[in-house]
Amino acid sequence: MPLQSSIIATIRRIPRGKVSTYGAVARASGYPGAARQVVAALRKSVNLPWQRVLGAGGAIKLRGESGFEQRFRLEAEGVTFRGRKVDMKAHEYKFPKKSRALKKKART
DNA sequence: ACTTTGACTTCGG
DNA sequence: TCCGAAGCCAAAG
Repeated sequence: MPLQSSIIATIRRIPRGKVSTYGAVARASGYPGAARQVVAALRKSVNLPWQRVLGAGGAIKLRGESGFEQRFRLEAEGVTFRGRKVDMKAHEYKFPKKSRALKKKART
């Protein structure tokens, strides 16, 4: 699965009222350290719950109007903030780690 | 093939 | 808590 597609699929799994971070999404997609590619995917794709993806520690990394909009949208979903950051303790979404149940034998 | 570009992250001071 | 430097990775130009 192409990196960008995996990332997008991962982001779509974040439930309403929950949030995650760039780094976490990258890891959950199988590409630790690819936080910046998460950004690239978010920018190119449309119709994603982009407001649920934050920076490390729950910080909004968007500047200007976009930042306000993101915060507004999150609050509308019931997400609470601690100062400038999202209250991760209460809203961070943990992706299921390794669901290995369906391992099918790949043939070359 | 090389350089630039990001809504990043982590570590020190 | 804030700031800068260094590390990180893939897509675009």
